[in-house]
Amino acid sequence: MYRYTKQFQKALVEWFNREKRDLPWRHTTDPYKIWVSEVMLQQTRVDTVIPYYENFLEKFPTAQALADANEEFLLKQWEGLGYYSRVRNLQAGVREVVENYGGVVPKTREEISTLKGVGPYTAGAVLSIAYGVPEHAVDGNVMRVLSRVLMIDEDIALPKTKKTFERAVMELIDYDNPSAFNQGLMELGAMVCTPTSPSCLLCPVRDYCTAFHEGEPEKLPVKTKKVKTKKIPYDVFIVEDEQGRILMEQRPETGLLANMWQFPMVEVKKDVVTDSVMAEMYHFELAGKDHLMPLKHVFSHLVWQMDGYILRATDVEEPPERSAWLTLDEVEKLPLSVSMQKFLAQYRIERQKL
DNA sequence: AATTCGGGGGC
DNA sequence: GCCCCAGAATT
Repeated sequence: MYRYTKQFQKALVEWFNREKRDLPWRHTTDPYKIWVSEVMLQQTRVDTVIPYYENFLEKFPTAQALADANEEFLLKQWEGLGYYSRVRNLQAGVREVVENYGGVVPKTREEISTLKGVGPYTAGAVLSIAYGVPEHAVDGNVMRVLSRVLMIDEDIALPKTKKTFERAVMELIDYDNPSAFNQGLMELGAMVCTPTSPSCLLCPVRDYCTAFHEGEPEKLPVKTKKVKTKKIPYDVFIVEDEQGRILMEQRPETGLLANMWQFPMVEVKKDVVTDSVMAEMYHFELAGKDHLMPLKHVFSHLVWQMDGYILRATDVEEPPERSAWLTLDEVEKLPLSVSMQKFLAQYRIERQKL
């Protein structure tokens, strides 16, 4: 049984109020803005999020503005941030709030959890930070901190383990300041109670940390699973027609990089001549070919091994669905994955040389 | 319960 | 290289 609940709360909250970083979303309690920040921060570091957050709220300052946004422009604002379904779900959730809740983000876990893209963590984070509702918000930081403070050695890779930590937070949470308590746990995990070499000597709750006294904090939390990544070879084609337009295609509406645009790419398999496949699939005659640098792109669960080419096309006919011949200026307005931005950058350099 | 979703930074 | 990051949706 944990005997230090009250001391822990006080030490954590006071430390947070004293030492917290000055972050953009800490200047507001607007539930819409907190919501945006929490979605961006899913699996994404604070330093990465900051410029995206500033830009996003500039473009979509209110829930109504986001609800009214068109998807291509919306995706463009998320370009480079990754996990693109987050922003589609965010817009869907915001639209629900505008249409069904009079524009007011719901204040109970039950209701807010029905919104698209709002899972157990985001629900608790928005409720506690925007509204001061005492609800758990368990992320990776919280599991690491509490696994050490309470010496919990369950495998955090298992879904059921998160429930253990959610129960723990509900027993520990400071009802007088749920916002500072939840944020304090996360801030502590980010700044002090780090995955490797935690700074225990600087920790405000060291006196109340079971692992510090009785164990080895750096050995917690226990996490088993590791991901296996498949490698897929692709040829990527920047195809120019005689007017200098470029062939682009939009990815499928579900799955990896859904609805993002790309230079057409063909999986490399035995006995497949990829540039012939291109000419046939996109209806043009092949009139020239140059090599670009190969590029490797690592996703969470797979690796694209890409070879880039510039093709010259003649006798161009109507392209298939979800593809188009576009000028360079038009291409720049499309949402592109990072690997495609890298190819675009290469292409510009090659083009300068000619 | 396991897999699918991006991309970057720290070590 | 590997690990992790203010996770959620889908299967």
